[in-house]
Amino acid sequence: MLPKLDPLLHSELRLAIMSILAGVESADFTFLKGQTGATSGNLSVQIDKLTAANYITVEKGFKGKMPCTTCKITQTGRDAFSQYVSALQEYIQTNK
Amino acid sequence: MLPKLDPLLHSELRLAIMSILAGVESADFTFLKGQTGATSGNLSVQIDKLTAANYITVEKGFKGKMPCTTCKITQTGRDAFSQYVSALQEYIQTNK
DNA sequence: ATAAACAAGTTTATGAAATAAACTAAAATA
DNA sequence: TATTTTAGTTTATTTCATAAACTTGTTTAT
Repeated sequence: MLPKLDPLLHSELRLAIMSILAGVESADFTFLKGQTGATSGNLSVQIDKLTAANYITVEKGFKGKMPCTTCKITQTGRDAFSQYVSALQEYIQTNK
Repeated sequence: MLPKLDPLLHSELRLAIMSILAGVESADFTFLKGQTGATSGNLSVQIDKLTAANYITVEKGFKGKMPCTTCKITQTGRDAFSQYVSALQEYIQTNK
C-alpha cells in the first residue's frame, strides 16, 4: 500500500518553506515571503506550525532597526523532509 | 520561484488514485479502496472530483450481479499528472 | 515636529476541502 | 426469511489554507 504522507509537509507553502530551508543555512521571513510569493499572514501561520513540530527554529532579532525573523531547518525537519520525499517517490514514480 | 502545484492533484487520496490509475489499464472502486485504504465515502467524493476535471472516466456496470464502478485515467489526467510530478521535483530536489 | 506611508509581522475570520458518519439498495448468507 | 455484507452515495463535521484586518515600529515627506 502507498505510504502515508506527512500532513505537515503535504501543504504547498510549508513544503516550499522546507524546500528552501533545506538548501540554505538560514533564511529570514522577508526572503521566504519573496521566494514563495505567500502573503505575510499565511507565511506566519505556516512558520508557526513548522516550529511547533520542531521542523524549523525561529530566531527573532533585528536587522538594523527592523525586526527580523530568521528561520532554520532542524535535523528533525531534515529527516521528515527526506522521508516525505521518499514517500512521494512511491506515488509519482509510475511504474507503467 | 517554485511552480504552483495543481490543487486537484495535491491531495493524498486523489494523488494515490491517479498514481494507481497511471500504472494500470483500469481499476474498479473496490480495488482502489483496498489499495488506498480510504473509506468508501472519501473515495467516492474524490473520484467525482477527478471525473469532473476529466482526469479520469468512470464506467458503471456489473461484475456478476454486483455493481462495479470502473475508473480509467484520461490523456488529460495523464498530462496533468506528469506536469504535477515535474513541478514537485522542483520542490523536493534539494540542491543542497 | 507631525502626519502619511511603509515594513515586518501577528491575529482573527472566512471559505474550501478532507474526512467521517449516516444512509441506500441490492445481494449473499445463516 | 431475517441478518449481514457489498458497493457505493449523500450529508455533516472538522480541519486547514488563505485572506483580511490589525499591530508595532520606522522611514519619509511637510
